[in-house]
Amino acid sequence: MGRTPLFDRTTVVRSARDLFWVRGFEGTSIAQLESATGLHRSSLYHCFGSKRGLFDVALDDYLDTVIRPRLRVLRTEPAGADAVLRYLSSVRVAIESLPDDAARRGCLLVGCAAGLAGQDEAAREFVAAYWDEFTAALRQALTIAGDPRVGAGVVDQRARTIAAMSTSAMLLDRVDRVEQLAILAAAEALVRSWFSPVDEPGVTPA
Amino acid sequence: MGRTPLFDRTTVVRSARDLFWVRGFEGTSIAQLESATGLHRSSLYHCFGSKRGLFDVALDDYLDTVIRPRLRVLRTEPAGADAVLRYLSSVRVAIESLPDDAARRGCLLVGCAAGLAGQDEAAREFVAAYWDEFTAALRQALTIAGDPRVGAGVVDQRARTIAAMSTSAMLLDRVDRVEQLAILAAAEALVRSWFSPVDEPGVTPA
DNA sequence: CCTATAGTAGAACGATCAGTACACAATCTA
DNA sequence: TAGATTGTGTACTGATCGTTCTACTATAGG
Repeated sequence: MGRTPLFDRTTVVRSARDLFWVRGFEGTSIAQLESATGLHRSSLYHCFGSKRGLFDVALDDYLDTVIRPRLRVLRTEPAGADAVLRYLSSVRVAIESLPDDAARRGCLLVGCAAGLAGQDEAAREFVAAYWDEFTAALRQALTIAGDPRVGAGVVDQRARTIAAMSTSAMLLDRVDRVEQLAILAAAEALVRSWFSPVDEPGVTPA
Repeated sequence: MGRTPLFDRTTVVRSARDLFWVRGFEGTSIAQLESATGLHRSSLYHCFGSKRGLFDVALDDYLDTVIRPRLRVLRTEPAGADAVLRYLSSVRVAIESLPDDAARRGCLLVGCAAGLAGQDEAAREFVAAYWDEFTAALRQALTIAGDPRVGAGVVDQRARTIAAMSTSAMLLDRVDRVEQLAILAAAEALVRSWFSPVDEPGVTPA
């Protein structure tokens, strides 16, 4: 019962998410959200309660539609170099295919960590939970069953290394795309070195 | 000629810098800057022109008094594992010795990259210039003279890897100090593996 | 049709934002 | 000491912030 919404909730959340993505939580105003979503503030508050409420929904959507689909290859592929390399190159290709004048949006979660997380416990927990999810997926992909030289401790370190490189690449998306791509390439080279012990660690096959 | 200032400029800049460090540029208000520095806005505007002008001075101070002293070991030590390891452990020790309730301030430059840099060309250039300085120092320390297997390309990749891990650790300072320290430890292990080829890459000597 | 429910519109809320105008105080040079 | 110069204090600007209130509109169930 009640009046039928004139908008599609998913579309609205996605527009808001894209705005937060570019400008950050604090840098986004209700007025900007109104024009991005096409909804008046009354409707926004009616639906999401507050700016923060909308941000939380946008964060969930970001995780579900932007991040997790990309992480899937880490879990579905047979574990090993290929899974991690396909993950890294999918990110790299996505960046490379952005037009040069594309907004420097980086990663919504990185922005959240560098911004809100400083003062907001809930934001902190959200980012920490994602970090856990990310490194867990990497650990799974990086595990080499049956190789006694590569134990759980080594896998942990490697997963953190790749996660850290990925994250910094996302941060640099806002600063210098060339360096960003170089970091992703370095991560790919590092993964290759782990899985082809003949090569010097860190060396890319020419 | 003219009236003598009642304040010490260095102290004022440093107070402002610490505030920006914790709350970010956009998250810091003039009112907060007034109470942190003890100066009225009239004096702040008289001295620094604008909030942004004060921020720029604070950024310079941050680079000169916080970052560069820490980077010096990369240049003054004889190049090699020791230089990089001493850099990484100095960061780690600094983090470890923070009280648990210390403000989660992370790194002012990371905050600048995740915030201002998205919309502001000058901020972008500032961060990019620092990234260059940082990776150059790492390249110098990571160069192994006389080892033909470790050419310039390999050194580049390794420098970017350590820089990226350092940066992500700084980002995670605002989220999860345990993970932050684990990343730094992983970076140290990685450096050790590069300089003691007997070990499996990434393995810490027990 | 009636009424309860829910979505929409617009105006307004007080608070805060960055920045400024101006009078006053202190210190310099001449 | 006179006057130029520079720092300080107070009050205020218009704009914008997130949020709320009220009136209005449309739909659903009975």
